[in-house]
Amino acid sequence: MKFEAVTIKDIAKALGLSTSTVSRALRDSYEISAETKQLVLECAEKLNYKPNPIALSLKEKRSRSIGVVICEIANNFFSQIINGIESIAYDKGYNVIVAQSRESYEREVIDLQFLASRSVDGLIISLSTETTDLTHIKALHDRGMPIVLIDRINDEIDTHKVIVDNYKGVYDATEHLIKNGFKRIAAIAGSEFLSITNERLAGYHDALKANNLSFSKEYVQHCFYGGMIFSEVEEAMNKLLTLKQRPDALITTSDKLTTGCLKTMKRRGLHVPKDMAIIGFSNSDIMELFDPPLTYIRQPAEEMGRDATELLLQLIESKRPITEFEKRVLSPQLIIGSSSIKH
Amino acid sequence: MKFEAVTIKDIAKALGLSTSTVSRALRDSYEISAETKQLVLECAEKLNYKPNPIALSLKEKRSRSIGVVICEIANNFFSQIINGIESIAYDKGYNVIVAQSRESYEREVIDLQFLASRSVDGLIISLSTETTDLTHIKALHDRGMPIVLIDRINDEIDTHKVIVDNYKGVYDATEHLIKNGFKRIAAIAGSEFLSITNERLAGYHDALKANNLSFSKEYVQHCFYGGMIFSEVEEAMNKLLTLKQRPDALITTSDKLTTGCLKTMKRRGLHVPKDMAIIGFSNSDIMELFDPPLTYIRQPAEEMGRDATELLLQLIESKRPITEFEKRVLSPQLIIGSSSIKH
DNA sequence: TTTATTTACGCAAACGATTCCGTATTTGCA
DNA sequence: TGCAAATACGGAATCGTTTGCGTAAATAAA
Repeated sequence: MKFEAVTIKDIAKALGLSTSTVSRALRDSYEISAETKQLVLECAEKLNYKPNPIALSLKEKRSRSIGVVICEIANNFFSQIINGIESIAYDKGYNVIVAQSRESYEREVIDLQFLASRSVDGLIISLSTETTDLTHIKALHDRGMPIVLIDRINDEIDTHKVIVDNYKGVYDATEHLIKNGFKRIAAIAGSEFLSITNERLAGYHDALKANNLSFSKEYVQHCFYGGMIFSEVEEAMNKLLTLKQRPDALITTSDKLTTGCLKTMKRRGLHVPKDMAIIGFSNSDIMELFDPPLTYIRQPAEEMGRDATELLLQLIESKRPITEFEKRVLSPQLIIGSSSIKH
Repeated sequence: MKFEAVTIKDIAKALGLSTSTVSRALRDSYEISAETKQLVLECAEKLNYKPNPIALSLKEKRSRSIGVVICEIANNFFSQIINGIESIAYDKGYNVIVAQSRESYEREVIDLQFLASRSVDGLIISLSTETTDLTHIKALHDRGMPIVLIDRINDEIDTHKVIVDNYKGVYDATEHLIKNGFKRIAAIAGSEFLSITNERLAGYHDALKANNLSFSKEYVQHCFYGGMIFSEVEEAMNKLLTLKQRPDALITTSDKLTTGCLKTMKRRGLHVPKDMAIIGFSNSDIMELFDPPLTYIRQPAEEMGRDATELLLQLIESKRPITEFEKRVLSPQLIIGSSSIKH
């Protein structure tokens, strides 16, 4: 059911040459006469010859493809990352193979195994929320697989990393709320196992401290699946809303948490920011259409994807093993709406 | 810089067998004795042998990967489609390679060439808005490449297709507006070359007609790049808003057009639905948070992706050439907000 | 006991391309 | 004219795996 591709043999046969001559002619080797080259090139053109990349991969032990493992494709932040990855990969002649872990550790392990066995030349990984054991990634890394970690990283793995300044992002957001007169600021965050969660909460914590506001443990709620499960968000909101000292402002640390919290507010007839101000992470570009327009923290996702890919290709195409690794930290952006301004 | 993988030769050498015996033992051939099989299996396990998929591809002339060409990854509708594609592909042991055309014909041609030369086993394609000449796709199809068209299809290519009932989606939306008392209903649509545009406008047209409303050509604006370029949308809105008989309602036929129009309204201080009611296509799940909550047409994108992948794998794995093709038409959903209800 | 059949394995070709050698012919130089 | 060197090409191995074919040894049938 598959079509027969033209091979180097067909050209050789047509011209009464050997395959080695044809191969060399196509690669413009000095050993081949100008006339023969001309002939071969013309014939290749005529027969519409396309080199078989699989045969090349087998020979060169590289596939010119990179694997991407993220938790979810249908998510603004990650789809923008993939967009960035694809743009660089396209320019450099690499294919992008995407796999999603769906926040499952087990699935992440399988995805990675699958991609590695498919001989991708390198991997860009954003850890699943369930991942605490990293031996599967270490094993690959130790065997020499080029890996770049993006967004959800882990210090146990010594390789290039691309993140945003999560600490600063949330620090600034918290301070923005404080400056606008909010005093009881709560936070709904993702899993405590995630690097980003801790960096973000540290920013929250330090901003409170720097402004002489006390930190209250009950003001911080965790949603293990980061908003993928709506009931988790509702529950977290419930806890905050039923506190004797109800918070007057809220910071949410992911796209899904942000929209989840807003939905909960709306469905309960609560008003933002009157009943509770909100600043959330989001990579949607329609926050200005919200009621009220949202103040949000935006990550340069596309740039992150591009950076990660550039670093990965550096690793892949390096002649000598690389031992010095870079952690690239990009700046998030605080976009001011009215959800964080006192009514 | 790449790690050495264990091959069948290593096993053969370790056990003093030939590679053919090892290969056959691993594939559980009847020609191999039980003891030898046992030995080989154990040795393979011990050495952590993983078959080289590239060598297999070369031999079997199949790569167990499918290519996806869409215009834009960072778009709810398409990322949801990819999500659906990935879920089925994952189950069936296929890799998904994504490429984006960015609405460029030229880029689509290159993407397709690239993927085909990378010997994907099949393709899922959504046409770019610039694509009017289909010879590049026909050429692939004629040479036996399994192809499934999704969303933006074209009748010139005889293969499986997956779409939503665009006609009905817009017909119902238009009728909904009419029933709610709107009489001057405009439409902002994508490129006239796109199948979806014409199907949708036909629904619009017929609904007007069925309800004895006259169709006015100036009430229909086209944005060639479907909202990718914001100025295009603004211009279309401008034309509508400066008509002597300004429309009292608007239908937008894509995600980006919908949000683009809403942004334009908001930035001009116009109120939805007071100044103009709006129903738009969208695959975002946060429309209820809009001001006002949007009435929108949602497409079952994930299901479309899944269906397309199932059909494609059917084509790929079929023994005999398939000549009977299916056009699968899924139902869009009209989700009622308040942007379409008279104030 | 002889012949036929099965069992269990090895050899080598094949997939498509590259590349290390080897070599016949031509060219250059003395 | 004679010999070395350059030129231009072919043969065959290689990448990792599968598979058609051949065959020695063991077993079964005559």
